Amino acid sequence: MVRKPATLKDVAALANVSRATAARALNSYGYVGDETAQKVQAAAEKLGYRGNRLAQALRSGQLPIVGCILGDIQNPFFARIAHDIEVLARECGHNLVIGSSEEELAQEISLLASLRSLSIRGFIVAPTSQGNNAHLQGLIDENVPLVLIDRVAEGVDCDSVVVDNEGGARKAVEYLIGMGHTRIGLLQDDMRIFTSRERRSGYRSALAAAGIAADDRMVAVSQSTVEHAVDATIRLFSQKSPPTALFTVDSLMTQGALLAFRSMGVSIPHDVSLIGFDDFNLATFTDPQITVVSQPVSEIGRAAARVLFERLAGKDEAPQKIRFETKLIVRGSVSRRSGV
Amino acid sequence: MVRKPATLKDVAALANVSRATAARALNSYGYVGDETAQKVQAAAEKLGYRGNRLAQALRSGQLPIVGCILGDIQNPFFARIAHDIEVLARECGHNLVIGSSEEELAQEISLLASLRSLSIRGFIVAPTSQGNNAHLQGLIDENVPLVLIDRVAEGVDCDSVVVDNEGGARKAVEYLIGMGHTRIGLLQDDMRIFTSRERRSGYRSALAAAGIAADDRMVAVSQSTVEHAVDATIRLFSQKSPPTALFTVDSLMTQGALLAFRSMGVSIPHDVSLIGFDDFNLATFTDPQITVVSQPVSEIGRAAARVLFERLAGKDEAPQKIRFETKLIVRGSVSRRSGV
DNA sequence: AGACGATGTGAGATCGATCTCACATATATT
DNA sequence: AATATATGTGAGATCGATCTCACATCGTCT
Repeated sequence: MVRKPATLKDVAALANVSRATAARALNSYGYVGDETAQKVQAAAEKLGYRGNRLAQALRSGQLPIVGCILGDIQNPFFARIAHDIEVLARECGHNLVIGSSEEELAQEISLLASLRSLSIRGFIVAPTSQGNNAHLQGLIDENVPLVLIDRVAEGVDCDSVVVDNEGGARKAVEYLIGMGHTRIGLLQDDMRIFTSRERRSGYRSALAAAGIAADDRMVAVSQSTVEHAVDATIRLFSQKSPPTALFTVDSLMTQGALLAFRSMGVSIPHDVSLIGFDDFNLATFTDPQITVVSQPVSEIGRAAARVLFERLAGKDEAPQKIRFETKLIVRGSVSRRSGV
Repeated sequence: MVRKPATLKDVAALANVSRATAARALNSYGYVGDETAQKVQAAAEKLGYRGNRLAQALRSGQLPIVGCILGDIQNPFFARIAHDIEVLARECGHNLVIGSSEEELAQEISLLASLRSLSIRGFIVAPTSQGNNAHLQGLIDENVPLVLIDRVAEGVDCDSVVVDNEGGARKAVEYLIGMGHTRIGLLQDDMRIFTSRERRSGYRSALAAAGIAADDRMVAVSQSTVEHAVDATIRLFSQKSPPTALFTVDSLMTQGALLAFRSMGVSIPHDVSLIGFDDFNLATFTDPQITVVSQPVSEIGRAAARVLFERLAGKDEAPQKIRFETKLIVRGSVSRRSGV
């Protein structure tokens, strides 16, 4: 047997009142007689009336859903953020739609278009691309709240939550330099990605400050997956004079580097020192434990959601640009290098 | 400047036709003159008309969204599943709403109610509870497609995708027994959870088949988080005659056990053998690598989504009960025990 | 007594897209 | 020439909830 969900009309009919009166009773606005209100409540109860959020949304123009477009939910960094956003959204009576851009601009654009046609109230996006942000600008033009996370997009003036990528990377590389390293490798992500660029810039400025010449042979570019990072690391360390230390720009790549070193029989920190951006669960499982620059992952999603809901509540001030600090966590994967 | 999205009415006005004709031209049904169709297309293009899926959904009664209620997106097992579902949903022109029950029945119920009032087309749920499934039965009564994953719910007759938990657990414990272990510990999750019960049952039947008496002191119950698992493991191994081998029922608990052993100075596999249910990325990062019973994680989400979309396409056959096999992956965390 | 405000209710419009139906024309068939 | 049939188009209903407005019916105050 297929029951249809009860509508307001059904409730009104059962309570012997008009739809208007039923609506007043259920949403408590306007004048309603006590007795009438009771009748309506009882009828609603009896029919299991739940209201149709779709119809409400059509009328009000907005669905109580926020959209979230991330690079990849499987990346623990984004998973954590998604979780935090979901919790906060629920507290605010909203649901969360999740989409994964898989770091493809085209995918990001099409997802956004698809979600916009749902009259979703606001978005949290980790933009794939630096330029080409007409789709994001479009949101702003139509006054749809948008919060960027992890990355900012050029020319798009809106709220954002990021970390100090450049400073974090610099801290990491300065630490390596302080430990006597001069041939410092960089394993970085696709240059389209904001964090990758910023972290590389921190790497370079630390080298420059120490008077170490930049050397392209010390830099490997890979996609942000464990598998690609393994290959890139092997390539980087198969040169005749390989780096003595490696800085990796995210946790998946750090893990890839670890696997690569193991397969090459390279011992950490004896043969090579390693330091990664973004802490990860199992950084303390390895022997030695991995030294990392950690970012406050648990803050990012919450901050973004908080800002978004402030906007939804009508806050109309200049965009907030939140930027969290990073922290160097020294463990055991970096060794002092004396002379060459 | 705040632009409003263009409506069909706007397009019709610009093209100098009625709304009905505009709709026909854009959705290509019924008779439309060639010239008229062109005009409408051009007008739609010019206004950037995108259609309002909310209005369409109100009329058709269904929003092109599928809902997904999982235990926790942060668990890599669920993250993987969510990702696979999202990809398949997108291919089918649907979006994905994600909710986390946090293993609380009340949360699961309220989330489901909230999503149902959105007229969402179908659901994929990992049910928290065994009994008390009126909320799930309610979906079936109203003919809303439902696919259960990872767990089944008593008395709810619908599609499901699970793995052979009992068989997998038995394989693991039989392997330990074959390696000469008799004092085999079990680190398990909350008994409310289906997989936890099934895996314990496999553990017990393997012991029974080998004539080993069940011993409650060999069993520790914990929540499925790394932190709780650490504590539970420490308790379990602080007894005067602790187990010589441990079977953990999920990957987070395996990781917790690893950390606990490290902090207790217990060496694997020399002092204690370890085998976990569910493979995880970093099982091969440790030394030794961890022996596990793996489940085909990449199949589960895809299978569930495929079944769901078949239902949405109108398939009306008996519920499919898909059950994947597990595989014992022998690595280095179990050692042979000769005598006691 | 007449007027005014407070209280309670229902009819109907609205949100945007779609679909049925009726009404046109044009072409084909007997 | 008369009737079918094909082809185009628009008016209006519909989905469900909400809101405005008009219309009641009270009581209260001058």
